[in-house]
Amino acid sequence: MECKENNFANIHKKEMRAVQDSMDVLNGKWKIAVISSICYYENRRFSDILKDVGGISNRMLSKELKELEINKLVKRTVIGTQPVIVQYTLTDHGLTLRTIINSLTEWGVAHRKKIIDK
Amino acid sequence: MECKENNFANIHKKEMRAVQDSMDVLNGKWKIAVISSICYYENRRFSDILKDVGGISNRMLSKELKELEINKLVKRTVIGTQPVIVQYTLTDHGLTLRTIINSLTEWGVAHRKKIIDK
DNA sequence: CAGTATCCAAAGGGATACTG
DNA sequence: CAGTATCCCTTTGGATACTG
Repeated sequence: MECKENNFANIHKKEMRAVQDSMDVLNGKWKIAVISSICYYENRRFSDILKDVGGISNRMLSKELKELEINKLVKRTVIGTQPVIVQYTLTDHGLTLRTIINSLTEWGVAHRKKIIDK
Repeated sequence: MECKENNFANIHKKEMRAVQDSMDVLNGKWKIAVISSICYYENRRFSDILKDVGGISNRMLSKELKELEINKLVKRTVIGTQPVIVQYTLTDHGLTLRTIINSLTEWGVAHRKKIIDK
Protein backbone atom coordinates (compact mmCIF):
# COMPACT_ATOMS: atom_id res chain seq x y z
CA MET A 1 0.00 0.00 0.00
CA GLU A 2 2.71 2.41 0.96
CA CYS A 3 4.66 1.33 -2.07
CA LYS A 4 1.70 1.98 -4.33
CA GLU A 5 1.18 5.45 -2.87
CA ASN A 6 4.84 6.27 -3.27
CA ASN A 7 4.75 5.21 -6.89
CA PHE A 8 1.79 7.42 -7.52
CA ALA A 9 3.47 10.31 -5.78
CA ASN A 10 6.65 9.78 -7.78
CA ILE A 11 4.86 9.62 -11.09
CA HIS A 12 2.96 12.72 -10.12
CA LYS A 13 6.18 14.56 -9.29
CA LYS A 14 7.67 13.62 -12.64
CA GLU A 15 4.58 14.77 -14.49
CA MET A 16 4.65 18.06 -12.65
CA ARG A 17 8.29 18.53 -13.56
CA ALA A 18 7.59 17.73 -17.20
CA VAL A 19 4.77 20.24 -17.38
CA GLN A 20 7.01 22.81 -15.75
CA ASP A 21 9.77 22.13 -18.29
CA SER A 22 7.32 22.89 -21.07
CA MET A 23 6.08 26.04 -19.43
CA ASP A 24 9.60 27.31 -18.85
CA VAL A 25 10.10 27.24 -22.60
CA LEU A 26 6.71 28.66 -23.49
CA ASN A 27 6.57 31.41 -20.90
CA GLY A 28 7.02 35.03 -21.69
CA LYS A 29 4.31 37.31 -22.91
CA TRP A 30 4.82 36.66 -26.62
CA LYS A 31 6.46 33.28 -27.04
CA ILE A 32 3.44 31.31 -28.15
CA ALA A 33 2.28 34.06 -30.44
CA VAL A 34 5.69 34.18 -32.09
CA ILE A 35 5.68 30.43 -32.58
CA SER A 36 2.18 30.55 -34.01
CA SER A 37 3.19 33.26 -36.40
CA ILE A 38 6.09 31.25 -37.75
CA CYS A 39 4.25 27.95 -37.56
CA TYR A 40 1.34 28.94 -39.76
CA TYR A 41 3.37 30.75 -42.36
CA GLU A 42 6.34 28.34 -42.22
CA ASN A 43 8.87 30.89 -43.31
CA ARG A 44 8.78 34.35 -41.84
CA ARG A 45 10.98 37.38 -41.71
CA PHE A 46 11.67 39.50 -38.65
CA SER A 47 9.51 42.34 -39.89
CA ASP A 48 6.69 39.94 -40.84
CA ILE A 49 6.49 38.58 -37.33
CA LEU A 50 6.71 42.08 -35.94
CA LYS A 51 3.59 43.02 -37.89
CA ASP A 52 1.88 39.71 -37.22
CA VAL A 53 2.18 39.72 -33.46
CA GLY A 54 0.27 42.85 -32.62
CA GLY A 55 1.82 44.97 -29.93
CA ILE A 56 5.24 43.40 -29.66
CA SER A 57 8.30 45.65 -29.82
CA ASN A 58 11.38 44.81 -31.84
CA ARG A 59 13.35 44.58 -28.61
CA MET A 60 11.03 41.89 -27.25
CA LEU A 61 10.75 40.02 -30.53
CA SER A 62 14.52 39.84 -30.69
CA LYS A 63 14.70 38.45 -27.16
CA GLU A 64 11.96 35.89 -27.65
CA LEU A 65 13.44 34.65 -30.92
CA LYS A 66 16.82 34.20 -29.26
CA GLU A 67 15.36 32.12 -26.48
CA LEU A 68 13.44 30.01 -28.97
CA GLU A 69 16.65 29.49 -30.90
CA ILE A 70 18.52 28.42 -27.77
CA ASN A 71 15.80 25.88 -27.13
CA LYS A 72 16.13 24.66 -30.71
CA LEU A 73 12.55 25.44 -31.63
CA VAL A 74 13.38 28.01 -34.25
CA LYS A 75 16.01 28.17 -36.93
CA ARG A 76 17.48 31.47 -38.05
CA THR A 77 18.82 31.89 -41.55
CA VAL A 78 20.60 34.98 -42.78
CA ILE A 79 20.39 35.83 -46.42
CA GLY A 80 23.29 38.10 -47.12
CA THR A 81 21.65 40.52 -49.45
CA GLN A 82 21.78 44.25 -48.94
CA PRO A 83 19.92 45.14 -46.81
CA VAL A 84 20.10 41.85 -44.92
CA ILE A 85 17.16 39.46 -44.86
CA VAL A 86 16.63 36.99 -42.05
CA GLN A 87 14.31 34.01 -42.29
CA TYR A 88 12.84 32.21 -39.33
CA THR A 89 11.55 28.65 -39.52
CA LEU A 90 10.37 26.15 -36.96
CA THR A 91 12.73 23.23 -36.50
CA ASP A 92 11.38 19.68 -36.49
CA HIS A 93 11.41 19.89 -32.75
CA GLY A 94 9.55 23.18 -32.89
CA LEU A 95 6.93 21.64 -35.14
CA THR A 96 6.12 19.07 -32.46
CA LEU A 97 4.58 21.97 -30.55
CA ARG A 98 1.72 21.99 -33.03
CA THR A 99 -0.31 19.59 -30.92
CA ILE A 100 -0.04 21.95 -27.98
CA ILE A 101 -0.78 25.00 -30.09
CA ASN A 102 -3.86 23.31 -31.48
CA SER A 103 -5.06 22.28 -28.02
CA LEU A 104 -4.51 25.80 -26.79
CA THR A 105 -6.39 27.22 -29.78
CA GLU A 106 -9.40 25.00 -29.21
CA TRP A 107 -9.41 25.56 -25.49
CA GLY A 108 -9.05 29.31 -25.94
CA VAL A 109 -12.15 29.40 -28.11
CA ALA A 110 -14.14 27.35 -25.62
CA HIS A 111 -12.91 29.45 -22.72
CA ARG A 112 -13.85 32.68 -24.44
CA LYS A 113 -17.35 31.36 -25.01
CA LYS A 114 -17.61 30.34 -21.38
CA ILE A 115 -15.99 33.30 -19.64
CA ILE A 116 -14.87 36.25 -21.67
CA ASP A 117 -17.91 36.59 -23.87
CA LYS A 118 -20.96 35.23 -22.16
CA MET B 1 -6.81 35.50 -54.73
CA GLU B 2 -6.86 38.49 -52.47
CA CYS B 3 -9.98 37.19 -50.86
CA LYS B 4 -8.37 33.84 -50.19
CA GLU B 5 -5.36 35.48 -48.59
CA ASN B 6 -7.54 37.67 -46.45
CA ASN B 7 -9.48 34.67 -45.24
CA PHE B 8 -6.30 32.92 -44.28
CA ALA B 9 -5.03 36.00 -42.52
CA ASN B 10 -8.32 36.36 -40.66
CA ILE B 11 -8.38 32.77 -39.53
CA HIS B 12 -4.80 33.12 -38.47
CA LYS B 13 -5.61 36.20 -36.42
CA LYS B 14 -8.45 34.40 -34.69
CA GLU B 15 -6.26 31.42 -33.89
CA MET B 16 -3.59 33.69 -32.47
CA ARG B 17 -6.18 35.40 -30.29
CA ALA B 18 -7.51 32.06 -29.07
CA VAL B 19 -4.05 30.85 -28.11
CA GLN B 20 -3.44 34.13 -26.33
CA ASP B 21 -6.70 33.78 -24.41
CA SER B 22 -5.53 30.42 -23.14
CA MET B 23 -2.12 31.67 -22.19
CA ASP B 24 -3.59 34.64 -20.32
CA VAL B 25 -5.34 32.16 -18.07
CA LEU B 26 -2.41 29.78 -17.71
CA ASN B 27 0.33 32.32 -17.27
CA GLY B 28 1.98 33.00 -13.98
CA LYS B 29 4.84 31.04 -12.59
CA TRP B 30 2.75 28.44 -10.76
CA LYS B 31 -0.65 28.24 -12.43
CA ILE B 32 -0.16 25.02 -14.35
CA ALA B 33 1.54 23.33 -11.44
CA VAL B 34 -1.36 24.25 -9.17
CA ILE B 35 -3.87 22.89 -11.66
CA SER B 36 -1.87 19.70 -12.03
CA SER B 37 -1.74 19.26 -8.30
CA ILE B 38 -5.50 19.53 -7.95
CA CYS B 39 -6.20 17.66 -11.17
CA TYR B 40 -4.37 14.48 -10.26
CA TYR B 41 -5.61 14.29 -6.70
CA GLU B 42 -9.08 15.62 -7.50
CA ASN B 43 -9.67 17.04 -4.06
CA ARG B 44 -6.90 19.00 -2.40
CA ARG B 45 -6.51 21.24 0.59
CA PHE B 46 -4.58 24.50 0.65
CA SER B 47 -1.74 22.99 2.66
CA ASP B 48 -1.61 19.92 0.41
CA ILE B 49 -1.06 22.03 -2.68
CA LEU B 50 1.46 24.12 -0.78
CA LYS B 51 3.53 21.01 -0.12
CA ASP B 52 2.90 19.57 -3.57
CA VAL B 53 4.04 22.55 -5.60
CA GLY B 54 7.63 22.81 -4.48
CA GLY B 55 8.84 26.33 -3.87
CA ILE B 56 5.55 28.22 -3.93
CA SER B 57 4.76 30.57 -1.06
CA ASN B 58 1.37 30.77 0.61
CA ARG B 59 1.05 34.32 -0.65
CA MET B 60 1.47 33.20 -4.26
CA LEU B 61 -0.69 30.10 -3.89
CA SER B 62 -3.47 32.25 -2.54
CA LYS B 63 -3.20 34.61 -5.51
CA GLU B 64 -3.05 31.87 -8.13
CA LEU B 65 -6.02 30.04 -6.66
CA LYS B 66 -8.07 33.23 -6.68
CA GLU B 67 -7.35 33.84 -10.34
CA LEU B 68 -8.22 30.25 -11.18
CA GLU B 69 -11.49 30.66 -9.30
CA ILE B 70 -12.30 33.85 -11.18
CA ASN B 71 -11.75 31.97 -14.42
CA LYS B 72 -14.05 29.20 -13.18
CA LEU B 73 -11.40 26.51 -13.38
CA VAL B 74 -11.32 25.76 -9.68
CA LYS B 75 -14.02 25.44 -7.08
CA ARG B 76 -13.39 26.42 -3.48
CA THR B 77 -15.33 24.76 -0.68
CA VAL B 78 -15.07 25.78 2.95
CA ILE B 79 -15.73 23.17 5.57
CA GLY B 80 -16.64 25.06 8.70
CA THR B 81 -14.78 22.97 11.21
CA GLN B 82 -12.34 24.40 13.72
CA PRO B 83 -9.74 25.06 12.47
CA VAL B 84 -11.22 25.71 9.06
CA ILE B 85 -10.64 23.28 6.19
CA VAL B 86 -10.80 24.40 2.56
CA GLN B 87 -11.12 21.99 -0.34
CA TYR B 88 -10.15 22.81 -3.91
CA THR B 89 -11.55 20.92 -6.88
CA LEU B 90 -11.36 21.42 -10.61
CA THR B 91 -14.64 22.45 -12.18
CA ASP B 92 -15.92 20.67 -15.28
CA HIS B 93 -14.46 23.51 -17.25
CA GLY B 94 -11.17 23.11 -15.42
CA LEU B 95 -11.11 19.43 -16.24
CA THR B 96 -11.18 20.23 -19.95
CA LEU B 97 -7.62 21.44 -19.44
CA ARG B 98 -6.50 17.86 -19.06
CA THR B 99 -5.81 17.52 -22.77
CA ILE B 100 -3.47 20.46 -22.59
CA ILE B 101 -1.84 19.26 -19.39
CA ASN B 102 -1.23 15.88 -20.98
CA SER B 103 0.21 17.42 -24.14
CA LEU B 104 2.46 19.59 -22.03
CA THR B 105 3.57 16.61 -19.98
CA GLU B 106 4.49 14.57 -23.03
CA TRP B 107 6.21 17.46 -24.72
CA GLY B 108 8.09 18.36 -21.57
CA VAL B 109 9.53 14.86 -21.39
CA ALA B 110 10.56 14.93 -25.04
CA HIS B 111 12.04 18.38 -24.69
CA ARG B 112 14.08 17.39 -21.65
CA LYS B 113 15.50 14.45 -23.57
CA LYS B 114 16.36 16.72 -26.47
CA ILE B 115 17.72 19.77 -24.68
CA ILE B 116 18.03 19.77 -20.94
CA ASP B 117 19.58 16.34 -20.55
CA LYS B 118 21.43 15.37 -23.64
C1' DC C 1 16.21 45.35 -42.84
C1' DA C 2 17.27 43.40 -38.55
C1' DG C 3 18.51 44.15 -34.87
C1' DT C 4 21.21 46.70 -30.09
C1' DA C 5 21.60 49.92 -26.32
C1' DT C 6 19.82 52.61 -22.75
C1' DC C 7 16.56 54.24 -19.60
C1' DC C 8 12.84 53.66 -16.70
C1' DA C 9 8.14 52.30 -14.85
C1' DA C 10 5.34 48.60 -13.51
C1' DA C 11 4.46 44.03 -12.34
C1' DG C 12 6.05 39.81 -10.22
C1' DG C 13 7.21 37.45 -6.49
C1' DG C 14 10.14 36.09 -2.03
C1' DA C 15 10.52 36.56 3.23
C1' DT C 16 8.48 37.41 7.24
C1' DA C 17 4.99 38.36 10.45
C1' DC C 18 0.30 38.43 11.69
C1' DT C 19 -5.09 36.96 12.02
C1' DG C 20 -9.93 34.67 12.36
C1' DC D 1 -5.67 25.73 8.97
C1' DA D 2 -6.00 29.03 5.51
C1' DG D 3 -5.06 32.72 4.48
C1' DT D 4 -3.58 38.60 4.67
C1' DA D 5 -0.45 42.37 5.12
C1' DT D 6 3.83 44.57 4.51
C1' DC D 7 8.27 45.30 2.85
C1' DC D 8 11.40 45.20 -0.72
C1' DC D 9 14.23 43.27 -4.27
C1' DT D 10 14.10 41.32 -9.06
C1' DT D 11 12.33 40.69 -13.52
C1' DT D 12 9.67 42.22 -17.32
C1' DG D 13 8.83 44.94 -20.85
C1' DG D 14 7.65 49.63 -23.16
C1' DA D 15 9.66 53.89 -25.50
C1' DT D 16 13.13 55.84 -27.88
C1' DA D 17 17.30 56.26 -30.28
C1' DC D 18 21.06 54.29 -32.63
C1' DT D 19 23.97 50.79 -35.96
C1' DG D 20 25.95 47.50 -39.66
